[in-house]
Amino acid sequence: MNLEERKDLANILFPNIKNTREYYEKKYPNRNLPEGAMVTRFGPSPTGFVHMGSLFSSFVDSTYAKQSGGVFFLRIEDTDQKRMVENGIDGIFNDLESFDIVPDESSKNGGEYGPYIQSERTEIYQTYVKDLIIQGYAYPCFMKEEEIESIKEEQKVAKTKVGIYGMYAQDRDLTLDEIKQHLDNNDEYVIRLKSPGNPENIIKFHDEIKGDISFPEYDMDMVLLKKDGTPTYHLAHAIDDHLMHTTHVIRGDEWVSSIPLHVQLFNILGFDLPKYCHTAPITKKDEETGNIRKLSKRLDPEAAVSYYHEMGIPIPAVKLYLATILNSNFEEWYLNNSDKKIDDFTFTFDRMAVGGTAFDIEKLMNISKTYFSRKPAKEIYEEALEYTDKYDKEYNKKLKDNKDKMINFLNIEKDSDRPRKDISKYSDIKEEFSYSLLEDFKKENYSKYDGDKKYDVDLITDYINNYLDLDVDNSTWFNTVKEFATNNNFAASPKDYKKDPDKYKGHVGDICEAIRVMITGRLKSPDLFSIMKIIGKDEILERINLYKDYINK
RNA sequence: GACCUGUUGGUGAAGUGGUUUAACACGCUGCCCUCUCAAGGCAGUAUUCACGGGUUCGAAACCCGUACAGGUUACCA
Repeated sequence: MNLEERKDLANILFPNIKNTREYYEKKYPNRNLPEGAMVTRFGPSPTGFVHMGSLFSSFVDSTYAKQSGGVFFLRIEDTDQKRMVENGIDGIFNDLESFDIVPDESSKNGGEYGPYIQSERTEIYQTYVKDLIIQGYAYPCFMKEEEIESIKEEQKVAKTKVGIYGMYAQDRDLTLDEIKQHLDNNDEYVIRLKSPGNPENIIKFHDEIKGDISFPEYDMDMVLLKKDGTPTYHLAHAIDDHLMHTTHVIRGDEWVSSIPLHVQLFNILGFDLPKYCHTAPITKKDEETGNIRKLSKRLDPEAAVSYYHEMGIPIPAVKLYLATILNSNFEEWYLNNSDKKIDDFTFTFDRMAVGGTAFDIEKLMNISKTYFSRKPAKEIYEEALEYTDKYDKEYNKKLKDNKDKMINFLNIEKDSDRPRKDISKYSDIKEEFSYSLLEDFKKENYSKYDGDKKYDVDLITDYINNYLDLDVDNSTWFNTVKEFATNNNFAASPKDYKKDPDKYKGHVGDICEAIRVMITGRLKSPDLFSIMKIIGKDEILERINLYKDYINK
């Protein structure tokens, strides 16, 4: 076909496309951004809720954009109508927002480079394809699905590269008349790239994360427009990221094998290539097969963003974990700069993992514990209120009804140099402090006690009535316990007891143990005196009575 | 099958040819501190960097091969 014929063809195929690419180039001028500012984007398909991997990806996008003074935008990639899910778009925005990831530009936040939903950009894509047809870089292909399948079968048997290229691209050189004939017959068609590549040539490519990669030049006649006129990912990617002036395409590494195609597409379209950053997937060892696989929404509950909300894992802790897998040196930095924020750290591409990263929930829990330990009791209380309001109404009421008491419990040992680390999720509070409210304690009734000793109720009652003063400080209190121990033939310290066990009935620790079991129903608890102070003498005695009933049963 | 990319302890990783007898963190084990626990402190946890060759005075680091793993090979993204 000569130029005139191609122009004819373009008008026949796209009679309604009146704009030229110049129109769009003008409409979306360069962004006026300072040197080094990065423009990043997150391009989810609205197929449901956000996956941990996507969350990570958008976290990376927004982090890099923010720290460079650039722009992070969100583009809904909904070119496949089959995959659409109702409310999919809202779900994405909600999930991201719950992690404080808010795009600078999007279909919701506005922006000068929209529309930010691909299904609303069809005309733009077709404008460029029309131009490609005129230039001879694209053509309509009428091959039927069965034909393509049989070619692929053939290729598999022959052990050659599978796909539509070279001699297999049957409709590459159809004449204008042949095409018109097909069109008259109402034959369905797609628009394919007429790939100019030669696989003998090796192209070199630099990925910001993976480093240098070489490929054979691309020579497949990839589909550009599907039969319904919508673009494939590849075409949309090239046009959108060019028009929206993305500087860094950050995406999962399942895309690296498409690089030769994308390089060629940008070339043919006359676009500058953005920088590419292919991130390693978040993986997990499959318990059945023992193989490493991507974290899967179907198989792994922790893959869904909603999991963290339901479990009550604090979002800042999750973000801290994401930051530690984003850059390998973040963790150590944060260890030495625990007063600083994630934003204060400068992330770089060369500190990103090249291979897959196993998702380590234990490490997350550790981060979370530390997060809680540094948080004032009042804030923990308030956030626990928010959490239980959504996921545990019953406990929410108890928390509300016992505000001061609960804050006091959460505050135990908070002001020490080494605050306690016994909760890692908001949902832990109910269990961890189950003895704190008398009502719950009555219900629990020593079921948590896992020892076999019976403690002397009279002895402890004597102590409470005659020695316990709740208005002193901790060390004064402990001295009175020692005094009481000595007066009752117990050793004042475990060391004394060990020296000469026959001399004593036990030691001060045994007395504390008895009190602890009686008033908390457990062998282990946070600081005993703090607990006693919070519940007060009357309740202490009430609990001792409960214990009495319990052992006399 | 073809094409890409990886492979350092239970996990994440540092390491870019010579103070590496392989950092740091999580986990695990032990000890210490201590009224219990949590925390904290200390120590242990890879005689060795998938395997086999090679280059070099010297390799976890460079080269080749093999194995294994992951990705792609869609009118899905």
